[in-house]
Amino acid sequence: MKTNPIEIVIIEDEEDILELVEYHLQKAGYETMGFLSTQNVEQFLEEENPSLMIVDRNLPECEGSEFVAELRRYGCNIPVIFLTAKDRDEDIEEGFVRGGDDYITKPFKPKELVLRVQALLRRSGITSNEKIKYRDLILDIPNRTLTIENNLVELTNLEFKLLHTFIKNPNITLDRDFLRDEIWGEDGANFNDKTINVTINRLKKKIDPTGEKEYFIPVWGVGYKLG
Amino acid sequence: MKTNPIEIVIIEDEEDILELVEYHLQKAGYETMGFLSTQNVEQFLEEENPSLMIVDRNLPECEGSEFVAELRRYGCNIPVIFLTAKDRDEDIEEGFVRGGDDYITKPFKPKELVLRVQALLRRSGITSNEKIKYRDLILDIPNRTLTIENNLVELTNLEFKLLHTFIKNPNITLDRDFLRDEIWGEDGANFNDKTINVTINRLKKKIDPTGEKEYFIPVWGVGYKLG
DNA sequence: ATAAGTTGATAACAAATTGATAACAAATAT
DNA sequence: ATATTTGTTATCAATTTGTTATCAACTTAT
Repeated sequence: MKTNPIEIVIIEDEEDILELVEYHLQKAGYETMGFLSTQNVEQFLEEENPSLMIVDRNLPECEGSEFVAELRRYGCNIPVIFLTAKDRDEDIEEGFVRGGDDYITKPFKPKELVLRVQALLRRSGITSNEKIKYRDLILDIPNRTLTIENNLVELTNLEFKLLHTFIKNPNITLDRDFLRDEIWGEDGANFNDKTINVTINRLKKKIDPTGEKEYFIPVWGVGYKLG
Repeated sequence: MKTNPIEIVIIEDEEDILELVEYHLQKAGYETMGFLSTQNVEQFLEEENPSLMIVDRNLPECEGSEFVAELRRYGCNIPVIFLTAKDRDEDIEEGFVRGGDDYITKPFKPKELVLRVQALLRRSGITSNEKIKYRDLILDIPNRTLTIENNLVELTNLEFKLLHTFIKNPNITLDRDFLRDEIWGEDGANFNDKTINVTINRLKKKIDPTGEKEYFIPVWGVGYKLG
């Protein structure tokens, strides 16, 4: 089973530094997503829900701390570390006031950056990414939402549980007994076989109305597999 | 505005510095408790439950970071900021590895210390002297008031707790079990499911009488989410 | 290859579950 | 004691889930 690494966004307009930061964070086991400006970041946050952001302040178009302040205003609570050359007392104050959780001045020690990232993640109660992806499906567990190509797809509780089970076991055939135990519980005294078919079908229709993507592959006489 | 202040423990063997730190934190509205060594601190933690600790490392008898590591081993999760002259890379690493949340080296700027204290408290969910905003809701924690577009909205105690819980977890589906534990307490032997519905509904009506803003989104069979 | 039997897909319907809301009762605070 | 807050219950509405019937697809035996 593939584990979902923690994803960190870095906004930094100097490419050398961006690469340096990404290198060290990746070495520490994190997944990174770099941006050279604040452009497109907002959209990315909505889609991916990363766990932490490292933000430079001297950015083209939009100043980094103002960007963060704006996010905070809209209820975005992602942990933020400023990584910037702005090292005057007033700058640092501004960074914290505008919603930063930590403030590192350049030049910086990569190791300390990683340590501070770890400490902040720990304190924020983030242990692993809360999103599970499979092909173009993004399942957000705490949100209980499914996103397909930027579209929110409403799922019922049963459908969510079912899809979750399949995405946790991709490419593995789940037989009907397993599904019954896992989704419906062990009390299957009188359990209609066709219930599974119907539920899978309803789910199929919701996530792939045209049926062209063939997420669920029936395995005759056994069950289904997510392919 | 009477609110029980946040209490901060400072462990620092140089009396001058201890006084300086206490002075600035008190000026920022915190209650402080200073110690010249780690002695008696453990007992104090159990009795008083302070919100944060500022710890020097070069202390008589017991080294500061070892003391924190020991606390962590026993499950103590209090936010810790190290404030120390030990500024080598290995020292800083040790500080974080042993459970510190932040690391400030001497000489330090008092203002930055206060900012870092505030940031860490905020991230730790200790909000007592903060305002939390979400969309057009402004929740004033110490005053226990809610303002919507400059209008004061009266909330009962229960409603305030409920809204506070949701605003702390925006966009996250809070299930009924969680809400019951969080708001009503663990003694849910006989707890009427519908109590949550009714309370949410009363809150909805107060903060959005016309229902057009759709703050609370029901998640079928699970709970609610603030959206 | 074809027929019979089995299994899956699908639609329509029925049942069960869950949420909203109002009215009332109990508890708590002032 | 009175007002306010909070919990309970009943009713209704919405949604979800299960059942059944019918048809299509697949497997296997002849």
